[in-house]
Amino acid sequence: MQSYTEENYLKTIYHLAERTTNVQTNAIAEQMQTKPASVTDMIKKLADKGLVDYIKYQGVTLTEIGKNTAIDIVRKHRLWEVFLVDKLNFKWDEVHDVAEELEHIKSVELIERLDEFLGFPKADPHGDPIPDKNGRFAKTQFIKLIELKVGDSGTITGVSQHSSAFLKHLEKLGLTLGKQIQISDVTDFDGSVEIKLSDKQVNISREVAKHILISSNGKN
Amino acid sequence: MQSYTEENYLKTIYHLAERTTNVQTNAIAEQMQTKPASVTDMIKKLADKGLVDYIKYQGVTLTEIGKNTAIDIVRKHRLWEVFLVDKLNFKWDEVHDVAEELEHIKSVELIERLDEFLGFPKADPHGDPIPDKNGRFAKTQFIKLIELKVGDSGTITGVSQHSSAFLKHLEKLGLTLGKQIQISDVTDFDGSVEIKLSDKQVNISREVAKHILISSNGKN
DNA sequence: AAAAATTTTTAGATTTACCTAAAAATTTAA
DNA sequence: TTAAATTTTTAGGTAAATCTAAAAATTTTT
Ligand SMILES: [Mn+2]
Ligand SMILES: [Mn+2]
Ligand SMILES: [Mn+2]
Ligand SMILES: [Mn+2]
Repeated sequence: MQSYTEENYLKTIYHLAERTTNVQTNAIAEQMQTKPASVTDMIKKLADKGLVDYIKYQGVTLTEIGKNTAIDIVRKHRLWEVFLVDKLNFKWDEVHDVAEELEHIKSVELIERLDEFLGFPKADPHGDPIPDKNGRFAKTQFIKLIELKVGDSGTITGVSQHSSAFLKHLEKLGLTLGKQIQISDVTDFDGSVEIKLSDKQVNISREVAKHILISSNGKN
Repeated sequence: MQSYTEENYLKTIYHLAERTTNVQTNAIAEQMQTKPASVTDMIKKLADKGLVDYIKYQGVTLTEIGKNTAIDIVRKHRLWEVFLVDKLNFKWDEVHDVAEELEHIKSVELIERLDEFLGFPKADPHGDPIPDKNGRFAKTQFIKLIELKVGDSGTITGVSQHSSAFLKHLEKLGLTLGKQIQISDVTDFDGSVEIKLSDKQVNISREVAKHILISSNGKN
């Protein structure tokens, strides 16, 4: 059984490992809003418990058990987000913080029944995949909107930034999950992207375009 | 903002104060499964925070703020229990432990929306009243089944014991909330009570009869 | 291949919620 | 109204998760 804190470390390491092979102390500290010294302390503890492999100065990797534990927390986080949006009518930019708390409730039965109640959803309100009870989920193949060329089209299926500010901005522009889009222009001056939606045309900055994930319909 | 532990102390003090005027250190310790010395430590802390009034050796009482905080936790506990039973199909004997965790999730918005989602229930699965968002609830006037006389009738509206063993036992006997009952006999030998239900007759021990709460239809 | 910069670890404290053992206060019984 | 029993508090410590400051290792630059 892991503490609330240990669970958060495991989850953070898991997410960082999705981007970099070897997860560094400083990166964990930044993500956890704590100090590198504290991270070193915790890493040692997790290593003692067999949840991470650790060699001094070499960063950490999750063990099989550590990884499964992390995936289970991610599963809970995302299922609760679906609950909040689908059943309690929260907006997609309002759910993350509450889910951060709910993900630590320890009851296998609770999560299985919640999963069933929600109709075994495959993705959370941000398009992130929800692992099943065995920890399995399809590795989704997204393309960043910024990488599309003029004329390319596709469907918005995810976001790689979960801040409320960013999500509210997308909402206002009408760029929500499931929307069909086509790149109509890329501005030379600032790299901003002109996007054609079914009913209107919107312009987004490069920064925004980087964090919108598209499942492509292929090049035009 | 209170810690998880502080919240549990406040709730325990609140529940003990429902039965006794002045809440004693040892009683809190027993309820919290901890030691009296630890209770003294925590009481001092709660007193410093203005959540309890405390005079050495004289027991504790909740302040207005302390009481409101406690009631809010009770509200959350009971709403989550309703959710678990009504929406996730848990049995009434399976919900308490999970609710003990869920009651500490801190989000006013979450609880208001949950309350609405559940249809603003007035009582939890054990018949206990659910405070509204202002902390108000009707003080229910129950009679213990053991206090009824032969011929008296009424409706089962609560239980004063929440252990899984007890609740499962009632379930098996068909003595669930809302059931109409009438006392048909009280055995001289062991004080056990013979109860007439709409479709059958059951016998329960004095011990069981003590913990069933009846809203009486008046004497026969 | 040094020197400089960066990253990571160690050492030593702090805070929170506990604990045990012993002392002090209060309550109950003789 | 003493003595005995019970309750409560104090004193002194432990374990978990943090922190700051300083030392050590690694990486990057010259
Ligand atoms: Mn989230
Ligand atoms: Mn999400
Ligand atoms: Mn309960
Ligand atoms: Mn209940």
